[in-house]
Amino acid sequence: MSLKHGLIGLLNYEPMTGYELTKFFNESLGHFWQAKASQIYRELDAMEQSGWLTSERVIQEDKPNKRVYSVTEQGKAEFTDWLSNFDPFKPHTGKGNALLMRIFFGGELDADYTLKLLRTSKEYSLKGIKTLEGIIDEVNEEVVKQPELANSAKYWKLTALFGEIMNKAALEWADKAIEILEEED
Amino acid sequence: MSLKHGLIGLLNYEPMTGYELTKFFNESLGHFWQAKASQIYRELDAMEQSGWLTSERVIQEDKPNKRVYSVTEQGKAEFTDWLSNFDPFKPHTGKGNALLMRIFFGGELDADYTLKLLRTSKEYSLKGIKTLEGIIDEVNEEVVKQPELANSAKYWKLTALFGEIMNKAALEWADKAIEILEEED
DNA sequence: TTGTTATATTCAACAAGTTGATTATACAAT
DNA sequence: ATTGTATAATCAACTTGTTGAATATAACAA
Repeated sequence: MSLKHGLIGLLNYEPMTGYELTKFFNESLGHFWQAKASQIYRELDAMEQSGWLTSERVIQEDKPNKRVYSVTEQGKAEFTDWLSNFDPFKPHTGKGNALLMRIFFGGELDADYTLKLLRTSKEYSLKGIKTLEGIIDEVNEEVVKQPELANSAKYWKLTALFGEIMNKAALEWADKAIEILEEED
Repeated sequence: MSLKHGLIGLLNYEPMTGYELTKFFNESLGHFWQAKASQIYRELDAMEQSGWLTSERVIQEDKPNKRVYSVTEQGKAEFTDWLSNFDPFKPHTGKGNALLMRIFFGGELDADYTLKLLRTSKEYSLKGIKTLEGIIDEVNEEVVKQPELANSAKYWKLTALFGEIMNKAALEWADKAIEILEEED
C-alpha cells in the first residue's frame, strides 16, 4: 500500500493532525490520488500501532482540541525503504498511481534515483505499446476470420488505442521529466 | 461498480462459465482492468442472487462438470442502463477505467451514444488540463514565497506535468476515436 | 505410476476504499 | 436565537479487490 507512505511523506515535511493531512493530501497529491478523511484517520491509527508515528494531544482554546502526528525513526526508515524500492514492472494493483507517489517525494532522495525510476518507467511504457499494438493486430485477425465481429471490434480497438496513446504519452512525460531533472547540473 | 457490468457485457456475447469468463475478461478488457478468478466467481454468485444471471449445471465427460451463466432480461436491462448512464465528471472511484469499459461495449448501443460519451470526455480532459496548469502556477508562486521549497517543488510539478500530458493524450485519443466512429457513415 | 497441465470451483482471511452519519467545539453572521 | 462554517475526530457497515490455498476431474506424457 502506498497511501500510508504518502501520509508519512507529508508528515515528514511537518507534523500535522488528521484534519490537516486530509486537506493537504487531497490538495497536493489529489490530482492522482484522493483519500477520504475516514480512511486517513484509520491509517494514521494503524501506523501509530505499527510504531511508524507518534501522536500528541494538543489542547486549544479557540478551536477543538487536536491530535498531532509525527513520524518516528522507524517510520522514516519505512518511508525511505518504500521510496527506494519500486518495481514498475510489477503490475500496480490498487487505485492510485504508486509511481507518481514516489516521484512526488523524489526530492527526498538523490535525483539519480528518480532518473533511474523514470528510465525504468520508459521501458515499461515501451513494453505496453508493443503489447497493445499486438492486441490491435489480433483483433484485426479475428475480424478477418469472423467478419460479423467488425462492429464490436471497432470499439474494442478503441480501448486498445487508448492504451497505446496513454503509454506513448507516459513515455513522452518520462523523457521530459528526465530532461528537467538533468538540465540543472 | 463496473466489474459486474463488464461480466454481463461478456456474457451477453455468449453464455459462459466462470472459468471461461475469467480468461476472456482478462484477455479482452485486461489492458485496462484485470480481475482474479476468486473475485469473478464471487460477483457471478452475487449477480445470480440479484436475478441478473441464471446458471445451469452442465455435466461433462471429458472434463470436470461446469456451471454456465446466462444473462436474464433483468440483467440485460441493468447492463443497458449502466451503459447509457455515465457521468464522466463524477470523479471515477475504484480501480479500473469505467469510461473505457463503456467504450468497449459501445457496439451494443448507437454510435451516437459513444460519440456523446467521447465529446463529454473531451470536456473533462480540457477541464483537467486547466486544473493542472493552475496547480503548476500555484506551486511556482509558492516557490517564490518559500525558495527553500524549490527542490521538492520540482518533483511536485513533475507529477502535475504527468497529469497534464495524460489529459492531453486523452483528448487526442477522444478526437481520434470520434474521427474513427464518424468516418464510416 | 507419477507428475504435469488444463479444466472448473470454492473459500477464508485480509487489505483498501467508500458512504454516511454522528459528535463536539467555537466563531461569525443573520 | 439560529444558522452556517470551519475545525477536529470517530465509527459502523459495506463494497471492492488481493492472496493463496484447497478441492476435484480428467487427459496426457514421462
